[in-house]
Amino acid sequence: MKTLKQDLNNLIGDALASSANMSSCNANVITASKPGFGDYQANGVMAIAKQLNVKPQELAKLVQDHLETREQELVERFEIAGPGFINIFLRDSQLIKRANSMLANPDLLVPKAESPQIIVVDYSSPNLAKEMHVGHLRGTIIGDSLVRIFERLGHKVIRQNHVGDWGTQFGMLIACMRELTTEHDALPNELTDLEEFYKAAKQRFDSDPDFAASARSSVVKLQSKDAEYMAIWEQFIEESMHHCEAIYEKLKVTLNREDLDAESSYNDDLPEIVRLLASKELLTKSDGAMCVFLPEFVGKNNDPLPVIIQKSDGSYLYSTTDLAAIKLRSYELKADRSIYVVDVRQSLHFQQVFAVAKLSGLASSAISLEHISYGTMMGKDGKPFKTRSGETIKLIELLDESVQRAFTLVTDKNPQFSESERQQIAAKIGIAAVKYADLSKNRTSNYIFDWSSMLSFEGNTAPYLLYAYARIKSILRKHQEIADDRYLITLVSEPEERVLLVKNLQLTEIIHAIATDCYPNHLCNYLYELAGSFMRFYETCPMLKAETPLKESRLALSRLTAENLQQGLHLLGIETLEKM
RNA sequence: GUCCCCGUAGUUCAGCUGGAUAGAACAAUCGCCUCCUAAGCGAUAGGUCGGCCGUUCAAAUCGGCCCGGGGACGCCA
Repeated sequence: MKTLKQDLNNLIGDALASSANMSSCNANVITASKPGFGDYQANGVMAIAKQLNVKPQELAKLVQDHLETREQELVERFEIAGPGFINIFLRDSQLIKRANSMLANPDLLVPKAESPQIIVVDYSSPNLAKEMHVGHLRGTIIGDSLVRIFERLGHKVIRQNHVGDWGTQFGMLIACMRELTTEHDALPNELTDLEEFYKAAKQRFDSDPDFAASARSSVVKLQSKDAEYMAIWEQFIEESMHHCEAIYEKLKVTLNREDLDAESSYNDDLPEIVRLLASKELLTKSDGAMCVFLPEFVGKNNDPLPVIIQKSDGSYLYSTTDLAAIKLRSYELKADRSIYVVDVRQSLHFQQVFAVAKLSGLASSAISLEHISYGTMMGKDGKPFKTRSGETIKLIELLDESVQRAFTLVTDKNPQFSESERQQIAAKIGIAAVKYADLSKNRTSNYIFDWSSMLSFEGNTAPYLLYAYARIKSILRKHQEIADDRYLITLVSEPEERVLLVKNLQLTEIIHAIATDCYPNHLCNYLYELAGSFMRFYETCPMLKAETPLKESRLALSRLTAENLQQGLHLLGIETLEKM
């Protein structure tokens, strides 16, 4: 089943093409900008009239005549307005028919894509040397929402958690670990706070020359795969992964061990990458380092800007690892798209790596490499985010705080619920609020970190959507005898009822758009409008007191809305609640 | 110096393949619980869409210049 927008674009596009004597036309159908303008509007007539140098209203009239002779059930009437808009009023019976088919088969809320693809999504990718902080939230949840959306559309998704588990900083940490583990076999207590552990190691590295030497030699030992050092490194990585997994569990992020794509796993492939680039005569030695120079990239003073593939000391950098990963994703995973959900500050890096990959053939000709960037988290002063003492806030602290505040609120609103029930509700609401606060913003803009807006439970927030859902479920419980799926939508009497009906048919339009340009905030916006439409319907269209056919129809519409909210929220990675 | 992003209501943000009178939320003021969960609904107020010029029937949206903020730019990731 096509979306309303697709059907209308086809219908009006054909009529426009016939009227204009062209082979095909873009009718440019969008949802109507105001209720008075119908359900949808076609804006394409004016552009075509311009090309043909005819009066737009006259062309619109031709199109309208054409449409009116055409056999179709979807549209009640077309109206020409303004400089040449065609306003489209849909037929209630057709809206009801579509909604009922969705009620019968909820999968139709979002039909599968026509041609399934293999899509690699690289996201979250924390540095295992440290603990995850609030800055890791965006990439993790935006990536997770995209992954859910691609899968919902029937694509094969390969998650890749490209964790940072290799490099010089691990030498420092292992030197610290070694000192501690020689004394007792068990994992040192100091590791329970990774952040403190890192800071202590860094501090010693900077102040104690003997320790710094030991750290450097640890790096060498690691690179030569010394058994003792590798064992300690693995122990550290394991411990750090537990920290991440605890957060993924709280966030209900769908990443697990199988999705790991650790940097270290490419170590053995890197010499081969260098050889391959050399064989294509792309490498130049510059100040002792092996570099690829591309003419389109220039740096300071208009100097040519290198992509450094191998450092002067022979070791590799993240560009090299990323190239190795592109090779894997191209030729072994055979991906159609490889998506990197990564901070915008790495955009130059990705431009360079993608360019080198394409030029060298490390990327297949079939793969689409896409940096899905997101903005930086800022403090209230508009500067990159830090606490007053200059530190970052741990992600786990934000999540725990949110759940705690939610618990206080639930207890306040519904003291009659049992304590364990209130805790379960608070856990879901607290996490949902934090995720939604972030997902609902356009990913490309920088955003201000602010406890109160992150932890808000009113207005355009996750609790609003969850509340709408819980209200519907409560109604359905109260009207159980007629709320089962035998009953369908049969009539629309009030405007609020019709708005809600049309809204319910549009989830698929949003999801398809997001699959292309990866802006999950559009789904948040849609769901907020859907929930708002329901709230207004709820105020004006009582079900308890309604006569039987209307009552059944309204309950069915409510049931569809609940299904829609649940599916939509699930695609954002937010779980619904039966009551709150 | 070069390149990238951003500047919309008091605040936080939508809207940007050009489309009709620029939308929410929060904060403010005022209404609505004898009625399916008031985490809600309604109303009022709040704007030279940073500035100027241009393209167009039509510009918050496209182009140019300027101002202001952020970021990236050789051996960290």
